[in-house]
Amino acid sequence: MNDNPKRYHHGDLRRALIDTALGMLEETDDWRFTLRELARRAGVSHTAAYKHFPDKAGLLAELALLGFERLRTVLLAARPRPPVRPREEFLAMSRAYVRFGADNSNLYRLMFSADARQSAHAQLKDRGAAALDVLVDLISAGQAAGWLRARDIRQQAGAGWSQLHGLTLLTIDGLLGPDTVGTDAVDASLEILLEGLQADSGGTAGGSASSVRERQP
Amino acid sequence: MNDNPKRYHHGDLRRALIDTALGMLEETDDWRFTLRELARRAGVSHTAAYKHFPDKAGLLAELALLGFERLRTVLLAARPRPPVRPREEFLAMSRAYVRFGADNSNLYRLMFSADARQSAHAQLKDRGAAALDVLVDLISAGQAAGWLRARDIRQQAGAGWSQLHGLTLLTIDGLLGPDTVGTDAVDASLEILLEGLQADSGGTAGGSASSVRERQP
DNA sequence: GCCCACAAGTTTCCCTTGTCAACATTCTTT
DNA sequence: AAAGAATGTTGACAAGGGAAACTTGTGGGC
Repeated sequence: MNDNPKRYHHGDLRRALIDTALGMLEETDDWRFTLRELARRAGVSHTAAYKHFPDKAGLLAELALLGFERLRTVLLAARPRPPVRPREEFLAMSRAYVRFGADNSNLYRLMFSADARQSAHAQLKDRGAAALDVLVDLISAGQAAGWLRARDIRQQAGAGWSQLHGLTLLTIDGLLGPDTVGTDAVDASLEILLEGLQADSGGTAGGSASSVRERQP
Repeated sequence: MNDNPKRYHHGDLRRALIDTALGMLEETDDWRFTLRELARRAGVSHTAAYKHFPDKAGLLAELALLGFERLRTVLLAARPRPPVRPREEFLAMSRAYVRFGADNSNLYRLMFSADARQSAHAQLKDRGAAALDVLVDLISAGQAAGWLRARDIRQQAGAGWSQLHGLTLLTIDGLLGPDTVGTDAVDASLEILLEGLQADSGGTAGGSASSVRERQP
């Protein structure tokens, strides 16, 4: 259908633009790529994109939506298939979250940026909530199993999300280096988060044998 | 000295630019203000800023540095003067952190942005660490008093910082609405964080009488 | 089959912005 | 007081986002 290199109509420019943009996203800081360069790479004139998106913010919003979708997918995929211990599931999902952010740093930042929101606030909130639901479900199950403290689920989800969000962004920014914040800051933080969420937070220091990370200087 | 409205030399243009920029920062999404507009407001030609900053990123970096300084000041000021219970100090400081971010959202985001870092990476990291030190001190004291679990302080600080950072950004983005994440998401998250940090995390649900927030549907 | 409206691209044009270079005006220093 | 360094100003430029007007396929009704 589109094997012929020179056709007036591209065929599926919208998709092509989004794909190309996703590719360019990680090449430059902060989605600073230009619409013109994008068009250049897609092999179309620099205003062609306007037939598919109202403006640059519109394109960015589209990417952001896609980002939330992917995040949700990644989180769902991170749950071990034969359900194991909830603790492991929680950790697996959390690590997947942070890794997603680290691997798609600009996309992740874009997802929460004003630029994207400007053009699709409501939808972004919805998709964000959809991604968050994966976490909520996990917490919900954890509570039902008596593993997590019986507290308002949304509050626990909020705390978890905040922790993951912060962890992800600090990781992206390279601010969680061993000098600043100790080794394995991510796992350590997750451990601390868990201890705040769990029902049976054991005695004093470094209780459970299955601690994510046990390191005392 | 600068009462005369029309002087060739401004007197302290550098300061004036920074002040004006700080003012403009919150007027528009994501430090999108323009150098030219800034110059305009400062009553100066559109290239005058280049005598004081290498480029726009340089100016932004300066603002970011200032932001970290202010954050540190705010955090220090938030500690109750006659030291009260460490728990209260911790909460006071945390709330001050989030409030700082919410009240200076664009500045806060700028502080962690690639645009700012581009021009002063090392310094930014240092000032960030300086601000973080306030938190570290508090944790350190809390540990010494046996109030906090004896764990690697940097790890605890990392967890705390991540939580605060995430909380702040989600708050800024308006994603912590009651519908998504329950009421008083900030306080609830802080409570959960504390329970993860504390040494004596009481039995099951909602133990301590001094709980920040006790709400079960 | 023919025609026309519409969708999808293209060319041109305009305005704003960041930044550079050359020139002007003060301030400082000796 | 005169040189020289600061600090400002004017003018020019390229690049980017976006609007308008024009062109070329496409697809449905007759």
